[in-house]
Amino acid sequence: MTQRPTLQSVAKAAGVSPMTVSNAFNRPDQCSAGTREKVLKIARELGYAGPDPAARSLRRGRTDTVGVLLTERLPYAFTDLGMVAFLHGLATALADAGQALLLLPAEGNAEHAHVRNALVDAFVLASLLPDDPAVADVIERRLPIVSWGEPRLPGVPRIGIDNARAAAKAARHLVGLGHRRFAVVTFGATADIDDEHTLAVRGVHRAMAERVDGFTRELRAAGVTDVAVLDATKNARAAGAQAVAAALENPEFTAVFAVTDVLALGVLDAAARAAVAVPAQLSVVGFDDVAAASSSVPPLTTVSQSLFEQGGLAARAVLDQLAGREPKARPIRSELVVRGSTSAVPESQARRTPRVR
Amino acid sequence: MTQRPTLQSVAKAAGVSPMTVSNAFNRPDQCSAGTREKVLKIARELGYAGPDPAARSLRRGRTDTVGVLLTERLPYAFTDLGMVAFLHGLATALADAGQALLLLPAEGNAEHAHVRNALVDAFVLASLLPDDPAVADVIERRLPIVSWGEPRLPGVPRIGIDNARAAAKAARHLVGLGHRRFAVVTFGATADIDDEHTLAVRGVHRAMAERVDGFTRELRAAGVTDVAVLDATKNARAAGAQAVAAALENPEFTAVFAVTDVLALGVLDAAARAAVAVPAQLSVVGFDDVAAASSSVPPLTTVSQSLFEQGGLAARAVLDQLAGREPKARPIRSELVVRGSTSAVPESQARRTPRVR
DNA sequence: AGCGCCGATTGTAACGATACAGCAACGGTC
DNA sequence: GACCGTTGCTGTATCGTTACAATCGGCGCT
Repeated sequence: MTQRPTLQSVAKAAGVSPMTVSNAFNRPDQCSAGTREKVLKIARELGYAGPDPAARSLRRGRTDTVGVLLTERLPYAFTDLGMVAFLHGLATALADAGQALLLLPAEGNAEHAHVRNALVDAFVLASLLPDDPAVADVIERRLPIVSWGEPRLPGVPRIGIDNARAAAKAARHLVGLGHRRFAVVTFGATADIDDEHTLAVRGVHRAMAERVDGFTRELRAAGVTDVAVLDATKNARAAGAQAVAAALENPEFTAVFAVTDVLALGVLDAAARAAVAVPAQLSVVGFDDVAAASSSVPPLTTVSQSLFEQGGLAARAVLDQLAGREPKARPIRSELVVRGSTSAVPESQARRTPRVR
Repeated sequence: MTQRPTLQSVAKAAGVSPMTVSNAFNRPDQCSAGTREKVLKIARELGYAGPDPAARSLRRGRTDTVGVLLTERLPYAFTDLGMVAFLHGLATALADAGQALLLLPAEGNAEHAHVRNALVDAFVLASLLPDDPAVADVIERRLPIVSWGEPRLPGVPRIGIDNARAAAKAARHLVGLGHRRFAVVTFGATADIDDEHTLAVRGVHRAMAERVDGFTRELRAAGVTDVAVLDATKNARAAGAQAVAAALENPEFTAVFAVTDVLALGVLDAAARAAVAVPAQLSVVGFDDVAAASSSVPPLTTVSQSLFEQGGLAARAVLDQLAGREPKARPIRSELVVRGSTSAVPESQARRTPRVR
């Protein structure tokens, strides 16, 4: 078996210096077309695979790669449509800047080494637990960091919306439609630590709590206190359906706010099953505005937080830091997108619950 | 500004050899607890971030990372639920083996360098065009390769189902239910090359053509030739709806086979809009069995090809090659999952189209 | 002819770790 | 007490590039 040829060996075979070979591969303009072609031809003949990226990275001191640390177990990340949208935006913006994206599981099983060995120039933390050991590992690497949602670390730019304020918009919308009796569907609120899935959930828990808070606070400001909180076991469509199924038998509310589109879609499923018409009998509002929200039946009214755009912003914050620029904090808009799952409170219901003055 | 400390400098400060520092970080068992702690303490004091991954990779000759090359423009990859499911399986299996996953756009804009510089030990090609220039770049790297779906390269293990045979199962199912007049919804069949999106599409085109072929061939074997082929502009829910919308005004068929779940969901949307009851008036079959297929209304009957599992198989094929083992080809099952979107042909329709004998 | 300049090319010294072989000290065994 | 296997540590060579400064022709200008 022959040794894998190196840049040196190509140089020798071509009768030029190693630098010329390097130039031929990396800087066509620094090199006459003639020698360049000659070098490339010899390289091909020797079966040279091109400059070794590891050696190049060592020498240049950078990898042109950004690592993104995903919640605990990778599975969860891909199951979550919101996360996928964020990654989509992140990957796109990074690709345009010539950076590749390395997916890192925030382990939970391996020997703790993934973050330590990651060939990256910077990290993006995507909805992690503040006390996840992987976060400590990342900090130890002393590379630029950007955090999305959680955790909030001093000196680390964070991309994320004001969950409470955004949820309040949903409340205003529903109150404006005349609703006075509500249910909120959240998840992970009552979760235990010993469940494996729960660990992944805890990282996003804070955001969910903020949404519930913002929603109920706004209701209270409008004089409404009739809010039932339903806790789903996890952020999944079926779990959302399950959470409201019982309550839909004999609904004590005319509107539901789900802290996640995925949950809201589950609520739609449950309503369909229970023959509760949406929005005629029940209004439903979600949160995130994932792609599936616009094609559900009926299309979901939801709080849009432009996850794709947030991925792009995270990318820019990373690139700013890599370029030595101060990452400038741009506010992230969130807005209510009114579609077909909400309407004015039904007449019969309105009579049963007189307006507050 | 101080220089970033190196392993050497830590060794000097601790009064030990560099190897001892290396051992302290990487091989706790090769090192007495005492010295280990001393070394780590000094490292912390100096602000040492741990062994440099680039240097380590150069020396060890591996990166513990697998690169996955995605269709043309990254955006498409994340929009495609099937692709996400595959990546999910791939990432999970690789993570369990201690490998990270590097996402590489098969560019289309950048200066051609992404693949060349990728810090990886192997590549996975995910539904690429056989003539994508990036494929040539990958081959040039002379690293282990696994291909998913397309392209088919000599000597490269390929993960993928037999699309024609799988689609035939859908045909058999529908014929068995008494259907005799069909529509097939596909995409990209008539696409032009000058559209940017189309380029991405062409890579999966072959698979789609195989599905259409397998479906119609099976029908013909059953003596059925009444098949309308509808071409969607792209693999998206809305496009699927649009493709059948006109035909649903006055349907000439009782069953629709969509080459993709995403398209099939669009067909469901269109049917709902046109007040065509599924499955009472129209049966719909999809392909892929993405997560959304089981929670649609009605739940979609579809050809399941366990994309998640295929990701795992791709990972195993990669790991086999990295370990010097011959990757063993395992057959990938595809099976029809009958859910709620198909039923026997409606009586009125059955009369209109007498059975072939 | 002499001068300065520019683009192409070269030589050498890192970049920061780990593999490998070797060595000293230490107990336990006969 | 000689022998031997472990354990814990050390020295050095090397992984394959690229940065940097220096060099070398050739060519247009004066």
